[in-house]
Amino acid sequence: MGRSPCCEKAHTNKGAWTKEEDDRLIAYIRAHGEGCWRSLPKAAGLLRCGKSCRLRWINYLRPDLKRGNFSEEEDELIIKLHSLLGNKWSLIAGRLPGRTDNEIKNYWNTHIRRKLLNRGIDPATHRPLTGSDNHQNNNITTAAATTAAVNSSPDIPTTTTISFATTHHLIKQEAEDIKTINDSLDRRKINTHLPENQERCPDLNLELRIGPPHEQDNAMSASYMPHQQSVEYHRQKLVTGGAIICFGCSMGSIKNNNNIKECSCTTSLNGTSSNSTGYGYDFLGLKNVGLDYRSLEMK
DNA sequence: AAGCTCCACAACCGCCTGTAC
DNA sequence: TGTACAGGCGGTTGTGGAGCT
Repeated sequence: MGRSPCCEKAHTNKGAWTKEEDDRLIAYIRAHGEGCWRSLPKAAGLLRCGKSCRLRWINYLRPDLKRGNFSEEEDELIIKLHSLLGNKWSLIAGRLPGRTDNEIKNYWNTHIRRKLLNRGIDPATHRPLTGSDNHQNNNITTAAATTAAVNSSPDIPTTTTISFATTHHLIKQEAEDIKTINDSLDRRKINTHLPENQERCPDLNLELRIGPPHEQDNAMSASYMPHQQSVEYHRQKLVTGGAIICFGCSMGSIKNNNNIKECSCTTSLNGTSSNSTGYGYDFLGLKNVGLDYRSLEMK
């Protein structure tokens, strides 16, 4: 038994919205606010799918939308954010007030992709297109390569090399690792991806430790983990150029847990750090090298 | 002027996730 | 614990307009 459709397709309009439909949708949302998209079309007298209404409102009718061309600053910001986040258009849009994920996605595919290609940069990896030779590094973008490529462009001012490019892949790796944990029946087998990451990204010394919930820690660590490692168990240190970032703390999930030992990492949630020498500091206001996901969830 | 191609972007589709029951 | 649902996301498609021949 499949899922029921989100709407009665037989009785819904499709395609471009008319002025009357727009007016109805705007009037309804002004009166009742957003939400409950499934029931909205009927309540508003629209022969549209709820999803369609939501898309129309978010991408086109919302009053706080910034219409018009993207500025050069927005271009560069999108490029940098894309190098960080990949195709996470909603997260990127969260950093560009008045822009929607759909708008940015379209703009990327039509303009920025070409712009990067003209610069000799692969828009997918943010690596220079020249030299498909370096196979070992194909999966991980090096910060130096990316920024050097960007900086080499005549229309881009020279800036200090920062490490945002690596973080993108780091985040992906983290996500994959977390998924791996969730999927794994035997979580004890999860420990580190260090050798692999070192190989894939020689300028990044990545150390990941991911483990089971702490309650299982005592019993399990005695059997298979050295004590020191169990103390560190609740966090993953991402070591980038000497700066130690606690992934757990950056996710805001562990500091207040009484069951675990106080985290001693050098990164704190308020964006300050005792170690200000790490790469990537103050990029886009993300003081932590470790990306605080919550700060990006602005929508 | 007509036909064709390319481009930009609005809109759709299918899948995923979180939540309520 | 499983199921259904609503909302959200990213990829893809459809379409109208601009430019070219």
